[in-house]
Amino acid sequence: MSKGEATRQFIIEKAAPIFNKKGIAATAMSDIMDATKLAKGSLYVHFENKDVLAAEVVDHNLNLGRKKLQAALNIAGTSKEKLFTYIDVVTDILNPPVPGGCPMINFGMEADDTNPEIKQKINQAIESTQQWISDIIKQGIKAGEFRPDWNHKEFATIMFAMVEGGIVIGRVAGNNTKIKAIGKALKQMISSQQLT
Amino acid sequence: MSKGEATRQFIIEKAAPIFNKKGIAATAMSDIMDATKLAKGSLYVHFENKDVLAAEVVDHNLNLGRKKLQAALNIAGTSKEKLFTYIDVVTDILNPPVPGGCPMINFGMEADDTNPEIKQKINQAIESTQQWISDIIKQGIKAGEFRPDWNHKEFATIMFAMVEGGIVIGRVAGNNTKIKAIGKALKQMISSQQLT
DNA sequence: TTCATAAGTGACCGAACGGTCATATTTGAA
DNA sequence: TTCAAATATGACCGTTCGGTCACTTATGAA
Repeated sequence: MSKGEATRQFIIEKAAPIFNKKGIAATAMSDIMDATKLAKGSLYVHFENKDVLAAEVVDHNLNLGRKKLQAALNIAGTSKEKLFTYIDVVTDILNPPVPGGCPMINFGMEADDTNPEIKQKINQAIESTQQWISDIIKQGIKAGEFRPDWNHKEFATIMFAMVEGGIVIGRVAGNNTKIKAIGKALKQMISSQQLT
Repeated sequence: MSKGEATRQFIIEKAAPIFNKKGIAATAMSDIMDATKLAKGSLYVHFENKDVLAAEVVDHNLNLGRKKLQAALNIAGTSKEKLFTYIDVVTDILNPPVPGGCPMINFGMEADDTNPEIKQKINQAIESTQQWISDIIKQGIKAGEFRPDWNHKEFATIMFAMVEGGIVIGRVAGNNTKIKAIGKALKQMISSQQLT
């Protein structure tokens, strides 16, 4: 990795929690200057403008979420264990993948009326997450782990909505009480689809 | 209502969809000037600064949501009908109470890391909504409409999380496909708690 | 009708915004 | 070691930001 590539990556990493917490519009390039200790001109050597940096940060934050999940999934064996791991990881809002919490909600809610490019990025992430859940269940059904008549596509949507809604509740409340209850309920729903 | 009070209310109403769509930080007083056709000085006659206006707008938008629900609830009789009405109203994301969608998610996700006053306002709205759902179910249990052992507090949290999570999905996708499925699933969960 | 008060105006303020560029420094292939 | 290209700097630019204020106009109680 060249010096330039390293600096570029360094800027993204330092900018990531700032954009995630303050939002894109409310984050100033001066915030990134402070965080990186770089001069303004240097930032513009690596990013042609703020929107390009923001887009890269969104991708980076989404990747941090994916990586955190992937790391936890290494231990999981069965489909049930994978789903439980997903629940444990995403409901652990006191240890988010990026400071500021789930980037899908943060950037999605900022972008839905103001930023079509970011909105589309987040939409893809949301859809692929649901697809991933659905696929895990499908594998579990094929493996004889779950009831074959389980509507896995619908449940994937419900599960995703429940945890994301729970994140909203938890972040605004400043605690994880409610989302832990949501996680527990979700696990019961999953267990009820288990074959003996 | 004096002229001043009328103007103050007028400003809040014109500002409401702007703050809801763009967010507080990204909304400029010049946006409000454009929307109201008032001079800047006039805005500051009625609001000492932008934060005061924003706080009033948040209250106003939360009230619009409550009013929309209340209006729809007039037809509802049983507890089940009330819950179904709630579901129909909040999942109708193509006709939100304020342009920009649910103010609880919009302002909640902006404020959680940046604006403690707004965060607290939203937290109260979220908690009272869950309390309202819980109370409706409790009434239904007392009336012999629902199973007495239904965990109504837990279900209120789950129901709220599901619809809010569904709103995130729907707004970012730009359609109501998924949230309609969520509403349908919620209605089935409710119906399954009905006594014959 | 009077007139003190309330409401509305828009030029103006300093600060912060995103972005540029001439210049200086560093890098690493040849 | 050389030196062109890559990287870093910070003063500077025009614009927009939230907010102020001297002033004009409108209101409505007496």
